[in-house]
Amino acid sequence: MVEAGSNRTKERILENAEILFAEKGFHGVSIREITTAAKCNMASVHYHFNNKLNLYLEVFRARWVPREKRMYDAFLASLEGEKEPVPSKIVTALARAYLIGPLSDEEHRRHRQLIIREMNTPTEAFELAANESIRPLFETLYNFLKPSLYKGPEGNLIFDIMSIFGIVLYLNYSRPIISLVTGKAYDDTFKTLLIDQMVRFSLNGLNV
Amino acid sequence: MVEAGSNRTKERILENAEILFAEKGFHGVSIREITTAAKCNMASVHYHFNNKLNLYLEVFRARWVPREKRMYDAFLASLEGEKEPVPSKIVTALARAYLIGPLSDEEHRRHRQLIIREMNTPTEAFELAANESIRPLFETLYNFLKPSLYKGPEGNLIFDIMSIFGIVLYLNYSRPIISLVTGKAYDDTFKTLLIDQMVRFSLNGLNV
DNA sequence: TTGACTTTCAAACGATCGTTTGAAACATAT
DNA sequence: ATATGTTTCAAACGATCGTTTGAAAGTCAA
Repeated sequence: MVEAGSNRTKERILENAEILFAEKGFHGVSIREITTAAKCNMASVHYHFNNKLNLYLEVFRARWVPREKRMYDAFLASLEGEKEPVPSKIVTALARAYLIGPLSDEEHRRHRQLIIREMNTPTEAFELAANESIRPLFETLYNFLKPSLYKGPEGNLIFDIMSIFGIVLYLNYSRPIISLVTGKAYDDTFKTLLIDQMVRFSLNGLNV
Repeated sequence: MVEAGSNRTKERILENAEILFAEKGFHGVSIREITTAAKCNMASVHYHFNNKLNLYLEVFRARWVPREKRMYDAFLASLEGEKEPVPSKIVTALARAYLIGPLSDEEHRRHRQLIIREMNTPTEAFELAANESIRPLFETLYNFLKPSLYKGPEGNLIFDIMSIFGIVLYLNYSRPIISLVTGKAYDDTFKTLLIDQMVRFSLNGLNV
């Protein structure tokens, strides 16, 4: 097996496939478009990934899941190994990791667009992302928040977490709407403000 | 102009186009698929709608916007013409109108899938929906909530409303995730529970 | 019933789709 | 240098895409 040149082509295909799939969706992108962007032959896709669908799934396996893990790790890292951090620290860590986090703006956009497509109309890729990333994050959050919030009615916490997920997801992906109603650009100072607001709202929502 | 038979075909095309566009997206559906479902000839699409893109836009003009208005009206109606309803009544009315509301489950799913695609990667259809529906709803909410919440720091309210939007949207469209993490079906009793939770969380978030 | 107009239809158009083929180019071990 | 296996390539495949065409069917006023 010759790794050097091959892997560079394989990586270029993956990179450009992700960019284009995120922007236009599975059916909105052709293999010709991907291989043109990746500066390689069309047949290379089938040599390295068998077919278009498997290339799409591989984008999630080899790119989406690891990137989600980077954000998850950033979230854990900012909790500095505390066993029972207070809710405000948990929510702040979550907001920072997933609204700013270790990703560039461009990475963030791709990441978000890919998973929102899958949440809207799930395919095999959603099961993959759910099992590898979403469920573990949810369970981590649940276990972190449970000690502080066990007093509430049974089952409330799971909804609270879902609501926080909703806010994070929404604030994160609805940039068009945010620009629409606020008339402001989605820049760094705006994101910082957004995180403050999100934390304030969520902590009030958690009623701590 | 002969209206009778023509309009029935035109309506059948619109109906099936909406179903299929919602489920598979613009590029995921072919005109052949739509006209087969609508039991008419392929050329009828071009006779009534000129081309595929305009059919897609017409789905938003003739179907999405009026349906959104039905929910908006249901929201206003449940406020019973009050000039200054309390926030709990506003949020409850909002949740009921947009999580249960006048729409069937199937209508709700289509409605939500169409707009989420547009929010994720906006086209001309998003501008249409934003100008006709989203912005007016946002402004109505803003004007209703302002009298009760004017005390807070300037600008907070707009973020609070966006957060509530986020929760409603998320709880509404993320049924796959909800089923995933709760293991429960998305039935009527579950929706009622969801509304209670959403109202509780949002009101706490608004800090009233 | 005739005539003008609207609507639907089967058939075909060129373009583009995902995929396959077989040979050329490349890398590595002996 | 040669043999062996890997990777890339141009070219073509059949299938399906959105759109167009021109005629048939349908509708209604005069």
